[in-house]
Amino acid sequence: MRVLSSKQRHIIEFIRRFLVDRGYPPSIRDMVAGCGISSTSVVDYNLNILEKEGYIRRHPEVSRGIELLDRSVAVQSRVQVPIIGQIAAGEPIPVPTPDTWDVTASSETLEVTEDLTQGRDGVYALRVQGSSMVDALINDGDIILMQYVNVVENGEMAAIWLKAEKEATLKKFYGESGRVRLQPANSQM
Amino acid sequence: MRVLSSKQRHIIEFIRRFLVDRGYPPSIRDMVAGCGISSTSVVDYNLNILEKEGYIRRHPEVSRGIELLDRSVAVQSRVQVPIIGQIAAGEPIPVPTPDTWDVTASSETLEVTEDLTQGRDGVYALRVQGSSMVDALINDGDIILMQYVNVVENGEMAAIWLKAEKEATLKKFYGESGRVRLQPANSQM
DNA sequence: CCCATTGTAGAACAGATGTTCGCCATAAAG
DNA sequence: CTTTATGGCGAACATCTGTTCTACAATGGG
Repeated sequence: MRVLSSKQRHIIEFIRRFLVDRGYPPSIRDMVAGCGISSTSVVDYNLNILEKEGYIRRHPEVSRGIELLDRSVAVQSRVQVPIIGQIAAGEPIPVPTPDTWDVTASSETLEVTEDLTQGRDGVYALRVQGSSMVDALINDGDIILMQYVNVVENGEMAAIWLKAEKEATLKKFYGESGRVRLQPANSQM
Repeated sequence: MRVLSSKQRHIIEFIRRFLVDRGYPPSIRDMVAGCGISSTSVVDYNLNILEKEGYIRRHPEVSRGIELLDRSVAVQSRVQVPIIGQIAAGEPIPVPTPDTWDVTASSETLEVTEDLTQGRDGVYALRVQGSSMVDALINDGDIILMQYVNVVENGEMAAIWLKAEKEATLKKFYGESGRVRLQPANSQM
């Protein structure tokens, strides 16, 4: 990684300032004007270098398609978790499918920092309705994060649908010789 | 200020999400595609309303010249929570003081989105050591968020130092006529 | 001296994008 | 029933804007 030329630093600074005070990125011609450069191709040239060096990300053929990768701050990125429905006593839990799991398609999302999901796939959120969930842990209106899995390992926490009680609760799951033991326990988070 | 139509809320939401994950605002045609609207003029129409209502600012004749004003969706900001120590069976919990609570001074911080702390002061974090905490709820290595308060209200969850057992656990706190009842319960979060 | 490299200029091109305008549908008001 | 307000549609248009191409200059090898 090379040292940036003063022109390149100037451009980065300009983009940052522009972004902060107008809310959208500058066009190449904005940079020409703002940095006292005399040709769009020069800006383009330097932008390519800045991208290669990891300072920005360019989106080709998109007007103002410049993303500032603030490398010092971007360590912790945020993740959008879709809130795909409610979980309530007496009602089936909406089953997450690849469709409803699409972040862009879902109407509501919860934004969390990445260390909560730790890069896992299939993470979604449900809003809790009623206070019939585990003990005092989960209250009405709380939002729980869930991860969709096919197989529940022994000892793992899972949302279980109890046919008899017609309730969904969170329990620890133990498969034991022919039957299943559900030990009351708690949230994944 | 009128109530926004679902279409308008959808647009605002879309802009916010787009902004967060691409770093620049969507074009009108992006919104057409992203919100399932079938004409650019419809988006333009609703954008004008949103601007009049103070949710966004538009910059005429500028590609993607849309600014999201705070009012619309308090852009989820992130908060640094200091991790001031460990909580373990048999050891005293470090008491948070205004000093250790200083974010900049503490060596480690946990970064969370603001909706978790909800603007509260005195929020700090502890790393759990050992698995002697409440039930299966909290495991070794987990990090718990705590809030420093002077008085524990009845029914509130609190970290309690039990002299006899020489352990700290999380319990519900009930002060009853001369004595104290601690009901096993759970996390603040 | 010749050539590759790096940087800069300016202009032309094509595609991206905001704007506008005529037309239609629905519902409430007159 | 007609009028008006609101909301939607689709297409045409004019800019905005990224991309590309040619040309030029300075520099430092080989």
